[in-house]
Amino acid sequence: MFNNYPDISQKTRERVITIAQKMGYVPNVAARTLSSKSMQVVALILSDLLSSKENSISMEMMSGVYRYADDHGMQFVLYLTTTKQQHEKSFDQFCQERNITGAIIQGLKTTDPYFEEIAKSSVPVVLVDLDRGDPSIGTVSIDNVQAENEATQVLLRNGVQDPVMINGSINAQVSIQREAGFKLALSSFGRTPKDYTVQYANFDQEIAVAKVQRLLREHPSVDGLVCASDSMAIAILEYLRKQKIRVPEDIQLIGFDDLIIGQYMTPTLSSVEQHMELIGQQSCHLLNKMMRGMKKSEPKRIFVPYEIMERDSTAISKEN
Amino acid sequence: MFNNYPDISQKTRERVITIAQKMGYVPNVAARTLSSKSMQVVALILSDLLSSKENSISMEMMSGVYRYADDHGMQFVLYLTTTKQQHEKSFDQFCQERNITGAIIQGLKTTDPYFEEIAKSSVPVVLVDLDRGDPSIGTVSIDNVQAENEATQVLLRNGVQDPVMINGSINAQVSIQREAGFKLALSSFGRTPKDYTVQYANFDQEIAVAKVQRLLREHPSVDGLVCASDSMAIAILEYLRKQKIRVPEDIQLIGFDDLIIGQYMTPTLSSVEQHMELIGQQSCHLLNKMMRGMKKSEPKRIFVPYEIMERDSTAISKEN
DNA sequence: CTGAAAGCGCTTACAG
DNA sequence: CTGAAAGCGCTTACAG
Repeated sequence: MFNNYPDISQKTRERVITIAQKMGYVPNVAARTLSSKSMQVVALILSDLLSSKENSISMEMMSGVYRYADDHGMQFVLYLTTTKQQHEKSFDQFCQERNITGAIIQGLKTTDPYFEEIAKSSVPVVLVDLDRGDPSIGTVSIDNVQAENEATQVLLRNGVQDPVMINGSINAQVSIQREAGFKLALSSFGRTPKDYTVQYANFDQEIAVAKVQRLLREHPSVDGLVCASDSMAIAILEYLRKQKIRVPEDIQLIGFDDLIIGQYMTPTLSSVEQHMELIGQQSCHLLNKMMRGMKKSEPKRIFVPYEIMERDSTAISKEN
Repeated sequence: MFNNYPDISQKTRERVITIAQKMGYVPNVAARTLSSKSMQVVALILSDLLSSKENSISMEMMSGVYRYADDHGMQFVLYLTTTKQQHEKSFDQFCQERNITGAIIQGLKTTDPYFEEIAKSSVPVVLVDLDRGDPSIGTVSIDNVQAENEATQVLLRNGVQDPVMINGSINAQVSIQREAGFKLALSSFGRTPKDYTVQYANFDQEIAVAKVQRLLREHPSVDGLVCASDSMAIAILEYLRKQKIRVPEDIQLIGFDDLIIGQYMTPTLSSVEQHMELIGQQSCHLLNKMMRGMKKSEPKRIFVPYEIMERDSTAISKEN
């Protein structure tokens, strides 16, 4: 009745609608999704959000998804999940009980149950920051390889001789990608990695500082640090300052994510900016297309632009 | 059937349950909420979130609500709303179409349509950071008056002679409360506010800096700033550094919110810490009690603890 | 162009 | 203790 049937007299329609409005009628969502099998419900699923500290990142992404969904008449719902909950209930069950017809998932790990389950599911899925290499799954992220490559090149162009990467976890896909980019940059400058050239700190501030402490003691030649996250870079910057090690004169430093904090540090922190809101928006756009049935040939792998932010922590050239 | 009826034989129950599990049965939420009028759906409604920059604050609060709801078998849903959307659909309509049986609302302004509508609604509401003074509405926040009172006293005890408050907006309730606390502190130290003693900067960094710039030019005696938000305080701290005005030697500075950034500034920023996750948790706890029918006598106004964080920006005593 | 019926997947009395 | 019916508020064919 309300759902735009073409064969209704204008008068009747208008009369009903005005009266309905006057009485404050609103259709009930539960009833509607129950009866109508055509309703599209898009879920943004944040995995293990609660344990993470980088809240603002997810929030920006959420804004992007929400805005797009709202503008395109898609019903949008947010869910939080954890690895534990994923073990209790399968992805399909999760979607089934909530009438989810499409999902954007962020924060998923390759070891999470959903990682395998989404491949077999009939629910279209867009993964953020994680590439399953599956043509049926959408993937949205920046090009982490290229981004870290460029970030590293900033240091190398500035004359850094012995750069070290403070990476996240060897199990995290973004870490693997960023490490690949880092090594690509080294090789394009004809450098060979040493045995200490990549350090894993699991995105943890304390571990990162400890690694750097030891690194500088054992290898005083190190004069550049490429960090896989701003969070680690910030802690390291603090540590270096306390140690009276000058940045960028003694050591150049670049992070990843471009948290606002970086711009308030002394010196200001160079970084790689990800536009999370755009990532959210693009994810929803891709999902929308997938739900409407994309052509097989259309790419489901989307790279969102990033930006290298050069600031004071890399503002020096060692050679002239 | 599944809903714990007492009069079912153990065997039958177990048999059915195991088979159901084996087949991966999950009850559909839409159908359940439709048929069962007893289901409790708690909504966390964030108003005008998208326009705000302080994302991480809401995210922490969300964690608190989510955890509590999850632990207490309440179904939790997140919604975002804006002033504009509130004009299009009333609070009751919003709740009705989503079967919302209880709501926690954050970010609401006194001028928003919902502000009046919640009073007449039959849906129990908990307001975060906003006191409607209505005994039927729950309210959860820190004691802003007392918190700013204490924050101001930090400066006064340190010997600040001419403190100025950089406040938010005269329309924001928290601003009014914090201003009251600020003035309380002055009076308890026998000080009388001057005409320039309170400046409104609408929580905007640029306005805040402009106000401070003019203030210091016209009133060089000012030696202390009490900021209603860390966001403004951080911008001011940056400005002062560029002007070579020493903090805390020339001017002492304290913020509000205790954003992580403050701890990375030079000097580190004193502030008032709000435990947003606890606020979220307490909100959900209060709402839960309200939905189960509280006694009239029980207080619906909850003050959550806060903490004064004294750091380098107030680390000096001018008199001995 | 309009009205009345069937059905979405559950829960809740109600009769056996 | 168990089964069958009614109803939650909608949408969707289907007959008029």
